[in-house]
Amino acid sequence: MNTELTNQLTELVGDHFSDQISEILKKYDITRKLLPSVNSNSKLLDSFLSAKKVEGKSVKTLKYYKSTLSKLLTTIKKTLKKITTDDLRNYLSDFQSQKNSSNVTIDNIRRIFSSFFSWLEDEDFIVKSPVRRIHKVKTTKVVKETLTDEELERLRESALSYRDRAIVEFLTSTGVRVGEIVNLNIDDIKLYDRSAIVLGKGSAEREVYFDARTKIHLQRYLSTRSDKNCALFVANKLPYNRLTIGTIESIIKKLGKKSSVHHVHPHKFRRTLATRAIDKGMPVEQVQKLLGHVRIDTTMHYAMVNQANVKISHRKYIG
DNA sequence: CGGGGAAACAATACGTCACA
DNA sequence: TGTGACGTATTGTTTCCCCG
Repeated sequence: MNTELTNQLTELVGDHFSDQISEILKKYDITRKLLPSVNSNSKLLDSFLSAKKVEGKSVKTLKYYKSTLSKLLTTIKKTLKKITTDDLRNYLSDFQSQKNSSNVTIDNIRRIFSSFFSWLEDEDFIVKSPVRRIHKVKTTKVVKETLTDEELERLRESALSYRDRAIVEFLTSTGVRVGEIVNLNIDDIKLYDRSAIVLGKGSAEREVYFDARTKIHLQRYLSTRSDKNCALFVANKLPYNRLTIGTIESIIKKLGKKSSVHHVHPHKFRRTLATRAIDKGMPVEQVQKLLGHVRIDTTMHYAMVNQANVKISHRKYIG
């Protein structure tokens, strides 16, 4: 501690005073850590983060902000006041080319910068936010893949245990999110009318439906259960805990590997269900209800996947 | 609409523990 | 002592939602 201080002071006044400096310092009991100077970058970052914390942002968001902004500040070795629009532009483009990031990622970072610098501006630490002139990064819409009939069948067959098979069937016919499937309890399933109540995002409940095949596999799985856990899907080892998102993901991934279906993940079942429903002519409003989307245009993304049904509709209604 | 926030999803790595 | 099956942690990416 003392030596670091000595070094810094020596650097300031020149070598020949170093002995004197350390002599003086020895007379004091310096135990405190180095304090950040007022208005230093890290201090401003900290007060930004605590301001956001007071506003009630989630810890995850704050963590994301912190890591993103710290990375910026360590890369651009400048005082915040001196950071220009060009600095940020270069940073973003370097970031993208180095990490081969998508435009969505880059825009996320830009938004975090924007939030930070606007706050600095509002608090009068800087005159004008340099992010103001950087506009939203255009993001290209990529067509998402869905599972084909053959792939689904292969996945089904590769699920050897009753549990895994039931999971595959349930995902296929309900299209629920992973986060929803892990929260399901046995009580939420109504086998007699093949429906289930799931708790979606924003703690909104909705009803989903499954086919007869799924019902049979669920029954088969449940009949083999010997534990008292109320969760629908549990680990098949003691102490039979409720499965987590990560576990379901790895189960699906493993099945995909076994049946050589590439890039399978739980969400893909959801997309597949939605795309098919729309392809088969199910009204988008109903698909929206089924998936639990609040806004219809979220559902519409799926409708765009298959150009073929645009053609069919055209023939049907116009041609 | 677009901006901003939250949360889900993905990738990866690592830890634990039973069991052969 | 290696291995399979879960669990957990972390970081990065993508999706979803709300609101003005």
